Amino acid sequence: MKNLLSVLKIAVPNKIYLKDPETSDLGKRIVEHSILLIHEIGFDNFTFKKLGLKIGSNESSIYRYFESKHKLLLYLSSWYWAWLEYQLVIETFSISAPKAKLEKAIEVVTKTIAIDSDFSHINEVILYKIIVNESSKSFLTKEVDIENKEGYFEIYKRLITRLEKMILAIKPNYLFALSLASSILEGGLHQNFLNEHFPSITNCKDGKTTTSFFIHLVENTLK
Amino acid sequence: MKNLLSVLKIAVPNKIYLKDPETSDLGKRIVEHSILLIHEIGFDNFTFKKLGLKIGSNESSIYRYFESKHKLLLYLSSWYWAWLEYQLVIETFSISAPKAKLEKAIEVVTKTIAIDSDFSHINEVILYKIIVNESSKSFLTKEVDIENKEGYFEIYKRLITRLEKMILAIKPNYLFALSLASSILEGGLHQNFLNEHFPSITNCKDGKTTTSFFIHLVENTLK
DNA sequence: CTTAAATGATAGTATTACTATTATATTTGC
DNA sequence: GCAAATATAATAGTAATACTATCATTTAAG
Repeated sequence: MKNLLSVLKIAVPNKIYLKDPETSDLGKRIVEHSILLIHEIGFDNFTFKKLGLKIGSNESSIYRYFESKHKLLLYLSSWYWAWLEYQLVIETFSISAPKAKLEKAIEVVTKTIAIDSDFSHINEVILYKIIVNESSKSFLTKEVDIENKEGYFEIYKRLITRLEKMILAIKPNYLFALSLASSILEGGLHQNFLNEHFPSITNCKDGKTTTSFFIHLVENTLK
Repeated sequence: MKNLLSVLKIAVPNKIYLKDPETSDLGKRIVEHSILLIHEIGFDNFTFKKLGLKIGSNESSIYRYFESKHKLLLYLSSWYWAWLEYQLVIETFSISAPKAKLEKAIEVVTKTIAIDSDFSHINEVILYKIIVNESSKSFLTKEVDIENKEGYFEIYKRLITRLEKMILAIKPNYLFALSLASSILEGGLHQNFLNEHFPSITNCKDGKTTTSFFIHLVENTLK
């Protein structure tokens, strides 16, 4: 199933980049190693200069692909959401029972990614860690409203409306399907963040998974 | 009730600041106007130089109170959580029925702050907006684990364990009381963020409040 | 094999996030 | 009321950041 991606390409809104990094070797190396470097030193300490050094390329060349490191983070986030959307669709496609479908969906979006599907230069395990630790910074800015209008968050929002539909399939008159969907997605990341940095304020550890927390939560809410 | 604060002082972990801003006029002006300026231009664009200009003081003087703008954000966040904890305690203190108690607690921690209690130089309405839009940046850093060990997040964590206790008072065998508590707190902020910037992926708008979403969610989960 | 496109190298700029030093107010303790 | 201590202000300086601009070189495409 997953190797479908060998013929498919993860599509990121093209306004995010100046030049599509998928179209060249350098572009791919930029994306590949930016993930590793951001994971290593954190997004705040990450610079194009350091990345250039790491990939044996030039700062100015990287700027030809992304106009800023913020845009690069938007790219990585969008790529992840697109990848997750793809996982969500193939994993739930054949399930027709609404409850089982939503359950699978929750599993897909809340589980910690631990296996690199390895179909590309992108390491999804490390990327997932960046999403947990850094992705909020892509929208916690003064420019968020402008960038939202420009369509930079389309995939993320579409993912949430997909979840919404699955929720409404179970309980059509539920008034908070969107809020529940967005809570599952962001909340899932947050619980995994807590597990990593603030284990004293989460139960999602020691065998009790974030997924089981949300499945229980959602099941009861939609009863 | 609220004017109790005229004799009480909001206590922030003292490692956060170099010199307690509550002990001087300049310190108070720093805190007061940092809130206004961060709200105005965003935390990323905020600098001590700009703040100095705004309060007619000098950059170097501000550095005597806070060693970095990051520490200032930690201070503001801690102050807010301490303030919220106080609200939580006084508002729920006299309620003995567990369900009503938790319901009130959810209301306190998820409602959008719209009235400045006006007992100090701190504008809680604006501060709340900063918490919604910027506070995650206080822990989304590479230094989070060190700073956590230093105790910078104590109040936040205590708030969550307070909620946890109220949850367990209703359902003692519930396995995810901490996760539910942290989800209420962060989720509440997030829904209010969405309401402001991504209204298409939340239902917490048009009269339907974040509070009612979470009360419904929690009530069903603990049934 | 020419030309265009991609990449690299170098330099430069304004700003940031500070530190250090010295000068000037202001407060307080006697 | 005054000296000493403390707080604040002013100025300068630094390394790094987040870029932009220009020009040279390499590579790829027709």
